[in-house]
Amino acid sequence: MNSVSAIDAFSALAQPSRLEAFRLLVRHEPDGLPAGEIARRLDVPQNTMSSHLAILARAGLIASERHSRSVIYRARIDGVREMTSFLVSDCCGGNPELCAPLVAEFSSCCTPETANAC
Amino acid sequence: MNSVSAIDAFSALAQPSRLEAFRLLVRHEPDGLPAGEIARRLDVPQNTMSSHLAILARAGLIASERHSRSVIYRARIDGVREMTSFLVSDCCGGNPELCAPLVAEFSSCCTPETANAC
DNA sequence: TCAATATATCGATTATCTTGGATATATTGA
DNA sequence: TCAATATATCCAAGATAATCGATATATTGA
Repeated sequence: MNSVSAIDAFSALAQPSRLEAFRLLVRHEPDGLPAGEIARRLDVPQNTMSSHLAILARAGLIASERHSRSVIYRARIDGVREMTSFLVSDCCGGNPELCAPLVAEFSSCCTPETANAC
Repeated sequence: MNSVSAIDAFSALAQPSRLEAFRLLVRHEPDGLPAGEIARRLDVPQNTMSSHLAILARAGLIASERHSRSVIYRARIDGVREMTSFLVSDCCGGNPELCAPLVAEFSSCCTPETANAC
């Protein structure tokens, strides 16, 4: 991750339809959803959503795989990790205690044992 | 955090000068830097940087405090946490194991014990 | 090969963002 | 109060992005 790809990722998420599409795909991990289904659920024209999905994919935030006539999109959680990590990287290196809130958030919310607490 | 404020945060970081300003402030936690110093270090005109800082502040990613003639800006790491948390929230609820990579990243990089490993 | 289905690309219009000169406001010391 | 310093706001030009109708491409079953 570098400045250019970070800009791509933040730009990709800085648009309502794309942000919601990404969050929809996050909720549908690990199965993903076909492009048309995403467009339908978010009530966005098919071609508009197709452009948006292409932007998310170029930014490394979603991945696509053709399944017969459909193209299935999936969220790339790793993309979020890379993006966030880039954002706070030197904070961690120099003053690790400052990132504690981030660790706390993901530790308490995302580990299987404590998931129902969030 | 909701869709609107998430869009504000992502938009704020989706611009080179603002992204670098934020990362500069992250590296200068917890002291912060005066507005003029940020502009100078990133080689951006003072008024342009002032607009950018205002956008980051409105997005909740930085905070300002006047110190005599200077305005000191500081990164709000919590802002990053809120933003990232919003992005993957329902993934955590439904399938917590999918967020494991995020937890792993921050746990291994940002805790005091393992900080030098990153 | 043809029709049906699913998705992607093209292109033009409209809207939004970025930039920085000029200028305003805020604070301090003399 | 005045000059110096630090930051913010205004505004207009240029650049960039969003939207969606029309159309192209890809895949399947008949």
